[in-house]
Amino acid sequence: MAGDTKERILDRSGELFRRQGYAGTGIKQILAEAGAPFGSLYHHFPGGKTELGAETIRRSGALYGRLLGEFVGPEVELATGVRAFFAGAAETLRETGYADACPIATVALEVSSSDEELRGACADVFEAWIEAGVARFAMAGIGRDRARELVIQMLAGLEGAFVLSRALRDTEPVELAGEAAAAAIEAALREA
Amino acid sequence: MAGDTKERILDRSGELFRRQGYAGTGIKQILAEAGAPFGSLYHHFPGGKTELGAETIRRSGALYGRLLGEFVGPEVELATGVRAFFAGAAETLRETGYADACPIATVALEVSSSDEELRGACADVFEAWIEAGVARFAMAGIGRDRARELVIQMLAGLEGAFVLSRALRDTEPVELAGEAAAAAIEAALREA
DNA sequence: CCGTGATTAGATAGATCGCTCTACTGAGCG
DNA sequence: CGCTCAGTAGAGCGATCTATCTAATCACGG
Repeated sequence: MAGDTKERILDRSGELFRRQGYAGTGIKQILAEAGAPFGSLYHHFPGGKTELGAETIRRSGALYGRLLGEFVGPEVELATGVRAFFAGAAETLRETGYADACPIATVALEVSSSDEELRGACADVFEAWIEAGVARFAMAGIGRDRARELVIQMLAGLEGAFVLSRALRDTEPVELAGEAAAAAIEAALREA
Repeated sequence: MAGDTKERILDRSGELFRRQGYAGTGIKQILAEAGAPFGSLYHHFPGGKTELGAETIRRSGALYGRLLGEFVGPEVELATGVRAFFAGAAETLRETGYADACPIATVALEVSSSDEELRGACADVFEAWIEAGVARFAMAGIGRDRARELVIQMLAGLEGAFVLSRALRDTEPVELAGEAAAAAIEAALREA
């Protein structure tokens, strides 16, 4: 029962930020949905909304990175895992009415030119994803330099496909981006 | 001197929305930067902020589509034009302190789950870009079905690379996404 | 010169924003 | 029991938000 309130607040802020963005989500809305009083927020996050935002970004980012890692684990063939991950992302989009895509992209675009602390948090998350991806790709036999290129291209394809799919209400972009990423991986493996 | 104020408002809202997002940009800030009084906005946009947002999206989207068209005109070899466009996007990012990327992506992510009218405006813009791209790719000799896949993959790569590049303060993602798009086009042309 | 509609100008309303403040509750411990 | 303090609870502050309102100003035809 101790850290329960903080957890609930972070759960709600994570979902609301990814759907409506940072500026578009009010503290009161987060607290109302979390069933938490106003005072609790400033007890757990003395830094206010910015601190809540930064912690939400890091937490959601780590969670999503772990999800990606489960799909693309060492026991799965790399391109197969990537295809499965993109297919799963497309399914999640459909199931949630095109609401749940990348947990930090919306905030990342919003704050990249206006809040240096939050931008840094997003950058840390992206760098962690890239680093984990490079390690996995290298394990499959791709040289680290080429692996880094492929991972960044894959993540860019994923993030951009989310933008298109959410706006167009169509999973086609996510599916096509997944196919492009998987095909590029297979080509790199053939060369290696 | 007639439509001057309206133009100035749209110019400022276009720049501010792309940098800070829709919810993160106040009407007062737009008007202050445009040097326009409060009343003028509701004269030119009776629908208020939503109408301004929708018109800004369509206008900025059309403008950016035209820019893309200039780089990838019929007189330029397709993959070369695509490479030039991505290189130009990377240069713009650097010059503007990683502020000016896609004019509508930030808003698109923000409103896709909260404002149906603005989401529709974003969808219209993306569809127009795709349609124009398909026409150009088909002209280069790529079948329409394959062309559509390639265009969506290219746009997804562009949009996602903007997310990464802005957060990471590094143009590498944009450059890599451009190379991936150009390489895919060259491969498709070899097969055609 | 006046009259008219378009546009500019800005005060102000009403709601909501992030945040601070004080008061209360309850678990752990001597 | 009584003390302590982390955490809960919410009233309320000043600022800011979008939007409405009336008045001033402009160009221009008669």
